[in-house]
Amino acid sequence: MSMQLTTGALEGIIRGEVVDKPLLQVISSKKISAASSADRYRLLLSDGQTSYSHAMLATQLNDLMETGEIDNLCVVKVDRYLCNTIQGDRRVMILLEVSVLAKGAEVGGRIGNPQQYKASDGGQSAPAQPKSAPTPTGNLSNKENSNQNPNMGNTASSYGRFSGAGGSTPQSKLNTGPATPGGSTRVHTITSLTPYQNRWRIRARVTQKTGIRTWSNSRGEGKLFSVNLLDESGEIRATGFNDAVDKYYEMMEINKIYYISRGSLKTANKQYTSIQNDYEMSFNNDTVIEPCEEDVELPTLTFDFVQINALESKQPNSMIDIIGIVKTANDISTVTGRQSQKEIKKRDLQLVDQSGMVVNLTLWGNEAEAFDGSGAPVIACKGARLSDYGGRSLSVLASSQLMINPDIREAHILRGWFDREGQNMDFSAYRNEGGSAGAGSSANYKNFSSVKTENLGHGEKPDYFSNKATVIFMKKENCMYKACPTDSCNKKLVDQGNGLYRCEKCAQEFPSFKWRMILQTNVADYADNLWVTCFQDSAETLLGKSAQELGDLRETNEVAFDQVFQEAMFQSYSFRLRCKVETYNDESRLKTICMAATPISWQEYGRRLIDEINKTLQN
DNA sequence: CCCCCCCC
Repeated sequence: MSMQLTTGALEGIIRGEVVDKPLLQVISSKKISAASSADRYRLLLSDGQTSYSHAMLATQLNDLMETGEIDNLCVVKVDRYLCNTIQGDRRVMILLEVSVLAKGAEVGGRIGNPQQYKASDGGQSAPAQPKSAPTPTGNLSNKENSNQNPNMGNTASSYGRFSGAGGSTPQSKLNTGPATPGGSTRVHTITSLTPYQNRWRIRARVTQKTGIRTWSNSRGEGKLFSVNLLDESGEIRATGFNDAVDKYYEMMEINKIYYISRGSLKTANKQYTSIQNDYEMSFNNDTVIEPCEEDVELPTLTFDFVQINALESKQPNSMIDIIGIVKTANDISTVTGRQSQKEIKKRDLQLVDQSGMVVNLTLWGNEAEAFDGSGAPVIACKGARLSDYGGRSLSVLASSQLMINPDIREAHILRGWFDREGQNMDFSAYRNEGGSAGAGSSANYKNFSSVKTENLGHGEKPDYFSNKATVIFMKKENCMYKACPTDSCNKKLVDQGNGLYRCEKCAQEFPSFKWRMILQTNVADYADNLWVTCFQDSAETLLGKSAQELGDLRETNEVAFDQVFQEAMFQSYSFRLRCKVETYNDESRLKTICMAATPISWQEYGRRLIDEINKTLQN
């Protein structure tokens, strides 16, 4: 049988070029057995000119080896592949989708006279150059014949599920597209981009695009938008500032494919993205972006999903990809932004997956309003923000990509699992603080020494944390005051000396008052101690008396009053604390407010210690 | 050059 291979394909692939569905011969294969994971098959491939042994079959295609579909000397069409760099500079080709066009017996021998691949000097040498444009094979009759040949009925068409090409004919021309003015015509992969090289051109799909946003800060002001770009090698985030917004915002559309050259690359700040790339791109004045008019196949979106039970091991405030079933959806509610003072709509969803855990995911604004949780839909979100609130919880940001019932493999698996068994399962939730089982409380435990080492309270916003701690001192002096009796006002009253008290805030005089507390308390854990301010509720908890009772005692029985403080000493609680540096008269100091002091749940505390021990053992 | 994304 006469078969023609895609001459030069292997050199191109190894160099990182995109070679569309090359026809290659499998000269031989080797099974690599591993005790801890699936077997893998290593292939010696040939394009008729070059042979290359650093090629692996993706494990999901192992059955092609095990059924003998791929055998020595067979010819395959590689519908999808990856080429990764490992251990410095070695390039490994991984075959992801393969159609067998002819079995080894039908081919009968090696095609051409392939020479073992040797790394050339960067592809600039004379003999390497012509090879960078593989010659078309155009041998279409083989495929048609093979489909009609009864002996080959189990070939290309049978493995159509591995191929995105459907019935298309094998096209083997290297698809370079239009040339960049003054640039190279070859297409680079996104993963090959670095800041250290500037002559490149990628062909990528826009998988996400933000709106135009403006900023204004001490460094200046401007506008920007971002896109996520994806090719078969990987993804990268790209941002256009100011002029680039005017130039490119309209033309770049989600799901469309573009040639892009001459962007600037810089190190990505992983804190702000779940995109798997060490770099990110910005469009500058030289950047050239052109729509790709050809019909090329590129993946549409990639996720790096984290199972719900694995969120615990992820860094709070990082960005992650999540997929789950919406087990329940809360009603929409409105909250007021702390600094913006704007009203914001939000909706909390409870997501579950096969890990048996549930986690809260918050939608905001329009997404919250539009969301319909009926029928327990699947939600996939790329780039959700992980928080340690309530143990672990998630928030959908403007930069996140939210998909409801996406047509992806993981979603179908989840759907099947949930409909079959998941809907009847009990799910464990991330843990709230100290025994209060309600949904509103939070964990993130820290000891008092980390208040200093982590510089808590030095940020724009206060830091909240929890700790089990013991009261070691309380300042009795000035621990309570006579406050305005009005329900909504706690302002300190001015004693008029005539039995009346004046509230400056309410601009009113009252014959009565209520006792309010501000109790400076020193609390200690195994690591350090900390002064915290306890207001009414937590002070009453620590002292075991109401402010009213205490006020009465102070006026009538000073010994009994002192006794209350004696008894409050060395008691332990679960504290919820809020740290913020405050500045008075040019003097800055850390102020810690007790949000709540609650009895310790020893069960909860024990579990937390076990977790910490386990984490310590893992390190 | 953004990186805010809110609340408990």
